Amino acid sequence: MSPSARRTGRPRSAEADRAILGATRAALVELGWAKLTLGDVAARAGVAKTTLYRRWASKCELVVDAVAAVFDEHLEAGDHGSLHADVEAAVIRLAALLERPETGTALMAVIAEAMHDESLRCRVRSAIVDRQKRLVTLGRERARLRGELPREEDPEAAARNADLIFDAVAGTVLHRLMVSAEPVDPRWARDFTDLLLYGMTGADTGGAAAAGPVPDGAQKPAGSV
Amino acid sequence: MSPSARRTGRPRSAEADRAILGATRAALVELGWAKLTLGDVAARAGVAKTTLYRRWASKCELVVDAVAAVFDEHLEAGDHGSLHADVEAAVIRLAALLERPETGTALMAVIAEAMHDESLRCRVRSAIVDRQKRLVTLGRERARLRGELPREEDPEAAARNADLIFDAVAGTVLHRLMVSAEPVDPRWARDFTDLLLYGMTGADTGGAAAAGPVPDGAQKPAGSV
DNA sequence: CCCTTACGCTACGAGTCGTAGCGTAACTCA
DNA sequence: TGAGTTACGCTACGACTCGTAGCGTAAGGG
Repeated sequence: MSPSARRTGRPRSAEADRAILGATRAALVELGWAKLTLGDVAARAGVAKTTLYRRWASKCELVVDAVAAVFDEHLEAGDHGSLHADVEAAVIRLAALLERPETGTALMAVIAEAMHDESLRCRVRSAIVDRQKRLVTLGRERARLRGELPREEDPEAAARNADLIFDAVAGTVLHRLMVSAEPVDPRWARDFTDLLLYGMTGADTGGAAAAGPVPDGAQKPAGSV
Repeated sequence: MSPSARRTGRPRSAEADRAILGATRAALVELGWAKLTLGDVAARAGVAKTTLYRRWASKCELVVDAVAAVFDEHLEAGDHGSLHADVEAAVIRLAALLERPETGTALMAVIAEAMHDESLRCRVRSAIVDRQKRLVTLGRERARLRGELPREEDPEAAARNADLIFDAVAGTVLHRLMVSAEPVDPRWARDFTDLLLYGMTGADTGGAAAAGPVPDGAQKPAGSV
């Protein structure tokens, strides 16, 4: 499996990879998950169906990689100066990502499938979930430096908290878009951010809560990973 | 379409309906969504495949009805004495429902499919989503009577808020179970409830936050901290 | 130049889909 | 009781997708 193990022989065409993943996205947009067939993807990509099967064992794995590529292109955690602004921006960006016809729908279907397939679950985790969790941890560290969040004593509790926040943000946005089938407009993003920061009891106080408790933050210049 | 329009002729067998929905659940448990075929369901139910197609146009609609039946059996909003206890109980009950092998996975797949099918989306909405939203509204009304939540002046804003809470609760639990693929244990349920009620800024302080802006929260022992 | 691996192409059995046709069963109304 | 209507079980069918095998060819390395 190491790269050195494949020194000899004809190398795999990197261009074919790009063509296949691109064709997968296009097919997802046009046909959706259910009607997407590997034969169709192969035809769009201009490669033989057998080539596709040599690289991906199943439709699920192919789609995971295609979706993960989209996530990689559009996910980042910029510093917006305050925890509130960071969360709000993350909500809006995640929503924009999931509103694309090739991502949200396919992701749901793949995750549903992954419940019956351990290896697929690992692939989803490493390709998509873990990378997003890193962004949550990053944002929380920034907020801690700004003094918006208390220090975390117990590292295990900190990890639990980060996971919880991640599930809350990603899950709520996903549910809003997929299940409730309603858009994430700026007002909703603000309301949800308020809920997340100040809770049900505090969020009802309206816009007053948005006047955040941070006088001057933004020490960190958006360090990319 | 009115029930009186079907006065004449042989009536549809209600027992067949029950057998089919039951067989669908069983097939979902054994095979999962992807490998579930209508032919298999018909065989399990002891009915002809054609009978199945006469009642449900597609696999999706059948599964929606089967899942909705499970939800109807297990969803209720009992009064637990406080907003905190109500939310926590709802989280745990919803999690128990989604952890069943025949519900969560299938629901995800159907919702993914519904993005491309307007009529299916309506069916999901009326059969599952709207009924759950009613429970949220109910719980919030009770909390308002207890004085745990302020009065809602604007009814439109109140509806927005209820929708937001619903997306937050259902979405986060769904994401925890399906995407993160980790269990909803009592501790997580309590942590999440704290987050929902008091926000990120308050929840992080640990148990101290519970003695916050609410008469007295955190009745539930369950704490291993 | 030989070896190794990837690619394109064709063809195939297996399985599912959704429908049509037929005879029969159940229920209503005159 | 008999006619009309609708549902059911059964069989069979064409169309489609799946995933694989076999073959000859292309592209790199020792």
